[in-house]
Amino acid sequence: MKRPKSARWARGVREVGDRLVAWFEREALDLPWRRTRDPYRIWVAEVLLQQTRVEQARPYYGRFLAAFPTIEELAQARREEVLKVWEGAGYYARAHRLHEAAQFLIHRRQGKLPSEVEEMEQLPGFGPYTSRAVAAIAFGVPVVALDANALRVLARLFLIDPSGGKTAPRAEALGRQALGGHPPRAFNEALMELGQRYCTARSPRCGACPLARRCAARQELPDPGAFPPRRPRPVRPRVEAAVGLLEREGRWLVGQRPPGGLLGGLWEFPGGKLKPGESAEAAIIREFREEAGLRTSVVEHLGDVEHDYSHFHATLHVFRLAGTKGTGHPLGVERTLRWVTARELPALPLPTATCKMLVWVSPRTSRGSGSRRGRSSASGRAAPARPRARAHARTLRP
DNA sequence: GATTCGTGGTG
DNA sequence: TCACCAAGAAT
Repeated sequence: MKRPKSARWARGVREVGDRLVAWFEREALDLPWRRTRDPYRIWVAEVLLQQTRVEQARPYYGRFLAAFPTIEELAQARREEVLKVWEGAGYYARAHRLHEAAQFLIHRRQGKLPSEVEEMEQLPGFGPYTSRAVAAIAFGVPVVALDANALRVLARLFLIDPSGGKTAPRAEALGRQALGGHPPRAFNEALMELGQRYCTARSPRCGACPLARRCAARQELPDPGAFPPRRPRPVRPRVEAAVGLLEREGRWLVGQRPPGGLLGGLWEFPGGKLKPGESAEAAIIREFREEAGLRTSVVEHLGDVEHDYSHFHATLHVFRLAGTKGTGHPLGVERTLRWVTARELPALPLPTATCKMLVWVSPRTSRGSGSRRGRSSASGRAAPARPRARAHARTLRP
């Protein structure tokens, strides 16, 4: 049972929009994707920024557009080239979909993005947020793009009742009222930037917020930062896996991960998860037999790499292997395997965890290799032949 | 609605 | 230190 809001309430909503846009016009950050009106560039920025902080996305933006300045050049690129530029950014399905959508637009839409939300939502990688963000920012369509920031800011400003799961539609309706006749680009970017800089998830800086006096949560709640209530996140399970580095005639065996899943399309050293009760050594011998049809033996335990993925934490036990027989082709497994030189390796798109292992594959130099073969003790007292990976070791990303 | 998709910064 | 979280989408 809801009664019509009063005219006074509606005026308050519009004033929030006025103050928000006024603040943004005074203090907006100078971000690279705000220096263009090219829909393609705005699209690329929005995809890069999905679940990604501004400072992490920033270098990729320039790099990506230098490599693929237009939709057509992106569409004509090979998928692996796109993934290589995306390397390290995470959520690699974004790169696949960006590339796929570019090819669709070239072939079916004369290389032009549609300006309507409903049409954009049909494109790969365009969800509710990205479609509205590109529509508003690139085409001036008066819609509200609800990312996590905008949703949180609107929920707090208007103290939207979190029960019943109607927060998003209510936030969108209120946002649309607050938008009024303001430029959709400024309004939407303002909403997100306020959430990024002041109305943060955990400890909002209400004391410095330009909308504090208009904020219902600030006025009525003892702890606005606790609103809206957050769902507890599932705990990340711990996974143990073994990885094998096998060199033959100056080339290393690498496999390409299937598209669509974790790290889709990226290349890595073969390996796999330990089975219950299985040792890492046994696991890596088994994996090479199953995945590559190779009989191998462990030469050396090079070290362990700790790495966090989106929804689990992994310990990767890395071994140098020696191969005896076999050509290294998969046994019925649809898994692309290749032998590549150490020089070719950095040209492939590699996961961050694999980059951490490149210290063990550095090209042979006359002074470096082969001098020491002693086991490196766990205590680290005996100098290891090569650097041991440690948690948070510097990643070599060429 | 709940899961699966990376990575790096931070309080 | 370490759990939390960031300009979400797809299934």
